[in-house]
Amino acid sequence: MSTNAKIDLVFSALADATRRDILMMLLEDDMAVTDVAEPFDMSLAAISKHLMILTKAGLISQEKRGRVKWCKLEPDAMRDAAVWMQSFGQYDALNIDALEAFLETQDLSIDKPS
Amino acid sequence: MSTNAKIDLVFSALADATRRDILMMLLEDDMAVTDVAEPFDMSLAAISKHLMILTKAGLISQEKRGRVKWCKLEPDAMRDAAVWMQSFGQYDALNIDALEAFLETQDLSIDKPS
DNA sequence: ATTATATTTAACCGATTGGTTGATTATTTT
DNA sequence: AAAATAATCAACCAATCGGTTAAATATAAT
Repeated sequence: MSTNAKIDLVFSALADATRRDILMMLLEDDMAVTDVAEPFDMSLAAISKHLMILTKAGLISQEKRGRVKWCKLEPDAMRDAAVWMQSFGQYDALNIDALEAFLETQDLSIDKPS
Repeated sequence: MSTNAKIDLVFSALADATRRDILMMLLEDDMAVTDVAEPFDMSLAAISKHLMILTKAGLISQEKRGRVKWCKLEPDAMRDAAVWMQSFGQYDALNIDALEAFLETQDLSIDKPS
C-alpha cells in the first residue's frame, strides 16, 4: 500500500471522536473488546467496527487469547501522518529537524504501564 | 463548535490525498480556484467541493476579489489536531507540556512568501 | 450589448460511514 | 452436556462522500 493510502487510513481513523477516545483509553493499558465498549453508549458491534477501522489503519493491533481479543495501541502508525502535519505553516522543514532534535531530548522510553 | 468537533473536521479534511495535495500547493503561495484545479484530473466543481471542505475545517480561507476567489493556507487550524497526535506513545502527558513549551520557542511568524 | 471567464449550485450516482438488531461462532464455566 | 460469555457477521438504514454533468450567477473584457 502506498504511503499516501496509509496516511488516508490513519487520518480517517482519527476523524472520529469515539475512535480517538478508544486510543486514549489504550494509552493506559491493553484492553479486551468488551471493556473498550463499556463506557460508550453504543452497541458492542459498533465498537467492534471501530476497532476494525483502527486495526486497518495500523493504530492498534488485536490478539485473540482464548475467547478474549486484546487490543493494543500501536503508536508508531501515527508517525507518518504526524510528520506530514509538521510540514506545514510555522513548522517548516527546518523546524522538523528542530522538532526531531527536541524529541530526542525527551524521555523516549516507554513509560506506560505494561 | 466543540474542540472535538473541530478536530473531526480537520482530520477528515486531511484524510484525502487530493486535499493534502491542495494544501501543499498553497504552502508556496495563495491561489485562485481555477489554478488550484489545473493539475488535477477532476472537474472544477469537484475541486470547489474539496476547497469548501478545507474551508469548513479552517485549513484554508477564501477571499473573493472580482470574479476570482483566492485560497490561502491557514496552518494554525492544524495545531489542535497536531497537538492531539503528539499526545501518543512515547509522547506522554508530561511531554505534551514540554512540547508546547518547545513550540513557543520556535519561530511562529509566517515565513512563507507573501 | 455581447461574450468570455471564474466559480458555485443542483441534481444525480455508486460507494462508504456509523449506527442498529438478530443470528452465529468460539470459548469458558458450571 | 448445558449455559454463559466474548466477539463477529449479516442485513439493513439513513447520511455523507467523492465524483459527474448541466445550469446558474457574477464579474470582466471586447
